Amino acid sequence: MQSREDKKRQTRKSLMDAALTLTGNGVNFSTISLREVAKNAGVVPTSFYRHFTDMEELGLNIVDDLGLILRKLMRAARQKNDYLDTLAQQSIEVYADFVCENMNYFYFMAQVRGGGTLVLRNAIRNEIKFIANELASDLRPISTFEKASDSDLALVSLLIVEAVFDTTIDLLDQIQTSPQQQQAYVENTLKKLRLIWLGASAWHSP
Amino acid sequence: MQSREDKKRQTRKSLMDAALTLTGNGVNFSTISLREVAKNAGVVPTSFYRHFTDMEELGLNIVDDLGLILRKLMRAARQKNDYLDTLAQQSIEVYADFVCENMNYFYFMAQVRGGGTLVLRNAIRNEIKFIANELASDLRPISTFEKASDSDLALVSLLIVEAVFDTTIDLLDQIQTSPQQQQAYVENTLKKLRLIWLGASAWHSP
DNA sequence: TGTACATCAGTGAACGCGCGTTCACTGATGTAC
DNA sequence: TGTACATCAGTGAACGCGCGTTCACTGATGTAC
Repeated sequence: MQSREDKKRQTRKSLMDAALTLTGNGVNFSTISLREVAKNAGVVPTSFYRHFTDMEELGLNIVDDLGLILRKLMRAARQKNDYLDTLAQQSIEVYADFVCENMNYFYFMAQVRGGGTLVLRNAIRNEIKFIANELASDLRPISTFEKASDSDLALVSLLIVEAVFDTTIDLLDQIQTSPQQQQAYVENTLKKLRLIWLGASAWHSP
Repeated sequence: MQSREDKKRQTRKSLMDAALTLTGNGVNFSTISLREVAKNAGVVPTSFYRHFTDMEELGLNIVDDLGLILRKLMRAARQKNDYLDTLAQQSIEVYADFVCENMNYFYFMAQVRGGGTLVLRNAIRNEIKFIANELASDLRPISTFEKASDSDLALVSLLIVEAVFDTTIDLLDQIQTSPQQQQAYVENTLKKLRLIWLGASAWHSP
């Protein structure tokens, strides 16, 4: 027997999943109605208010959830590797696989990054910065960056995270058309990252 | 006296301007109703159909218009400069000024890049590629890139255009909060571009 | 353990509103003679 | 140049529909004794 609390948590998850399924089906998050979410979650519209005040609050919870998962995933991927190039390749492959298995989340993120409310946009910006900071920490011990200042390393990390995150919509649209395009995305993005840290290692030399 | 054709063109422009004004006011393009656009343009809802079949077609026309203006602007900015660093600085300053003076257009672009219909997303992707190709042509004669292959130069150009375009939403939100942040964006982005071409120039050397 | 009461997640009817689209129309502009 | 007709951008009424939100409610779960 489930406790009342368990059941509530389950309904809450159903509501968030319903919203994500709809965004994954090509519906823009900002056009999704509270009633549609409730219907897809199998509850009556008024139940929605027992969990969220409005769709923005539901969206914020999605950003938080994915942010947490993503940070854990990427840190774990990096800690298995010592060399920069294999670290980067592994990281992008892990990321691309995760995107393909969780497309709904990333369609949501792509939509909200530029098109959510200001509150939602800021929430995503914070996640990007958070992830970039953690990347900077992990890059710090690597010899390529031993001469880099903290602010330069922060810039490199931000550029890397943005280069990956802000083009994820391209990966999503490509794999919808032809799933084998995933590898092309990985290779192309890896080249971009190589360019960036080559630049970083040349940063303070003639 | 205006011809019938002139009047029609004027109404068409009013409809597009109305949609842009609404996106600039923080309303997501995909939630904007045909009726709201017509109302703001000063015509009756049914008049909309004399110009566009639906909101997506109106959106495509906005992408086309801005794309054309932007390409001209950026090419012109680059052709005044011979040295890479001043070229980059001038280009970003010109771009940032243009963004600030045409915020509605860029809120629209930021929204639609990740959150429009597939047709609209593809239209924007094409504009990004188009602009990157033109940048590659202009960078080709510069000594830094004389040893670069065409595909490497294309990658560098794409990375540069994406690094600027996909973070424009950050510039927009920053200047809404405090307008003097424009210069900070220019400096930060310029550093990113320096990193990228430093990487490019080191690309085929040890 | 059993009983009496409190809590609160989910229900279902009701409301007023703006939506996209249809249709027959008006009347100024354009064209043919 | 003047007249008679065609074109077509914009009008305004009407439609059925899904929306967010309110309200009083139900009945299973939780708690106090």
